[in-house]
Amino acid sequence: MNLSKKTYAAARRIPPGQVATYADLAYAIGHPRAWRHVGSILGQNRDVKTPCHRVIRSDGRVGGFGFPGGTAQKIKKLRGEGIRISGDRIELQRYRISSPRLLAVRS
DNA sequence: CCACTGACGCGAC
DNA sequence: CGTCGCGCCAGTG
Repeated sequence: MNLSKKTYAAARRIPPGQVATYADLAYAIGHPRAWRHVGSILGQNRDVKTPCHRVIRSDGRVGGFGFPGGTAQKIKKLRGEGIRISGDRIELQRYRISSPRLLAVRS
């Protein structure tokens, strides 16, 4: 299982109405310093079943979105799950998963 | 094999 | 508060 698949698997574990940061995902897949690459991986995702819109920046900003519509569409989907967003900012302490361990993928 | 390259993070200022 | 600059690292060509 390569990093890409692990990353997608971890993303699929994020519950609706909650978010995780790119760094959280990196931690979950066992590469805590590879957050930069996690972004690249999600950028390659073309599988609509993977809820990659729930992955945001650790500064509380929404970040990018590779599907048509870009960031605007990402915000739309998040709002559709009940997440409040002002501008492109999210209240991290309110919606972020309690622990990235919850997303951990074994081997 | 080598050199980019990102849906990023964080400290400085 | 905001912006800038440098570091990050696995995949891709």
